Amino acid sequence: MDVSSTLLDPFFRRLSARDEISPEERAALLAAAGREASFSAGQDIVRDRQRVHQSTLVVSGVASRYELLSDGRRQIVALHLPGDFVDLHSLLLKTMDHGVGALSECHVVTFDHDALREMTRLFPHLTRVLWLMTLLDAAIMREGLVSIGRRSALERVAHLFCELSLRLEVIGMKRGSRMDLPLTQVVLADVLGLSTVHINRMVQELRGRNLLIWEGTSITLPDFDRLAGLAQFDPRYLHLNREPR
Amino acid sequence: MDVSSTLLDPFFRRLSARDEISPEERAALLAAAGREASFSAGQDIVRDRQRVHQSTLVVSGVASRYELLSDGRRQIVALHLPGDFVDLHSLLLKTMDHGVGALSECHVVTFDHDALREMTRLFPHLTRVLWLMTLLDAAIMREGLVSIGRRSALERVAHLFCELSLRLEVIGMKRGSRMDLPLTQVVLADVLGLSTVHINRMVQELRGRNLLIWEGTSITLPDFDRLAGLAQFDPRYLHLNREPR
DNA sequence: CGTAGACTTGACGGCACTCAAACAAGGTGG
DNA sequence: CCACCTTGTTTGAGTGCCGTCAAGTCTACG
Repeated sequence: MDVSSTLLDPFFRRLSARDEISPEERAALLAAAGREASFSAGQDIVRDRQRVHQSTLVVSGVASRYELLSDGRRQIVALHLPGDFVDLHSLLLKTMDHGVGALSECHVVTFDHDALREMTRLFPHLTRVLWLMTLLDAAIMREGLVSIGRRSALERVAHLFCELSLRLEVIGMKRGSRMDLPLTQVVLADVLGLSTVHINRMVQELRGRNLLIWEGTSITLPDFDRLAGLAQFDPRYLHLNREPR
Repeated sequence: MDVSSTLLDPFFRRLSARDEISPEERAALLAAAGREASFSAGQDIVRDRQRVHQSTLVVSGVASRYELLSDGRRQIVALHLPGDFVDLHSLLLKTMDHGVGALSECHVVTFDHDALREMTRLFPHLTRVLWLMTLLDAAIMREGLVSIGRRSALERVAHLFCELSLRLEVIGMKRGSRMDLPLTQVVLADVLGLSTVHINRMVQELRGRNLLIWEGTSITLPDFDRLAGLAQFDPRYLHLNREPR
């Protein structure tokens, strides 16, 4: 109930990149913030089939939303960076139809659904902005669908790195052409619908073309424009323009 | 402004399957309804990059949302049946990041964004229900992502037919195990990220196993349970339960 | 120092793609 | 009424992208 304002900084940056947020609205969001919590890498933040009564905002770390098929196949349907709600949709869907896991140590803040629902009564514009956040998630998924459906493996990998680069930039977590992300090739494979082995080959291909430097958690894109060209990356779907919503 | 109530019937059925809609809310929706319009098969209903000032609800026919890559590859990211908004998200995204086309003759009703935005001021619960509709779109896309990413071609085709069957049932357009849909194998291919040739082979495989009868627009699923088993179809993601949202 | 997790490499195989052609059905115009 | 065209479906042959299997390397960590 008295979450430090700086915790929500990445979140406010995400919002402010799309619309103006009034001081009253900021205050309302801060007031609605509930408990802080931490999850270590590999832990589940929300489980599939779970009935949820609060939504979780990532403060630091990276989380993934995923689905499992009965024979072990896994598809990651979203990657979530600081400032992202991992399950804002559960406010209305009530029951999870997929799981959410921490890919790295994750610090989060939760928002009780009661408080959020009350906000939809008192702050119509803020409601629309929260709605917008779920629409951005959907837009990103849409582009992921296009990638997996119609882009080659190499294009998919390139496209994903372009997207992550812009998303990190919005929340002020890009340093020049460098970014810090706790990704593994297994995770990439499950995001992009490929095998680990093939992800490895594509990563090497990008390295060979001097389009990617990736050592541990440090990722550098030396020539974003060429990478974007290769991927047919068009950032319109991120809707990075501030206007009344 | 005086749209016949029956036009919105499939829409109200979709809503009522998830929550109770009060008479006042129904009236508000009817009052917000704008012009009727028709599109013939193949026509664009909304164009990519377009700035939109109203949202379009399908009354009859089937529409698709799609993205094109520069070299002609197409990915359909959603199929829309009667009662679906094809671009409710444009209320907040403002600009289209993909196109919407009519797959068959489509009759639609439009809702001005001004009217919808006003509704978000006056009817918080109705706002949440509309929000929910966009979340259902996202849930369906999520499952599409899992299909394309991790399911085999045969499983994908089976899964899609299972989904369409349930969605048609909700709006009262299923007759026993039979349904009427203006789909072609080219469309299926672009929905499922496959080639037409391979779609054809999978359709024949399903026919051979007596799981699918498909002649023109008439589609019958003689053994839904076996088809669902093959596809690992789990309808939870459609959130077909009526509860307060 | 041993083990676990992540990355890398090679050989092989198969699912799905491309190319190409034929067939069916419905619509159109001469 | 019948050529003719268009759209959709079907089939076959050949290919290739990507998956599977298997092993080996490297680093971090207990």
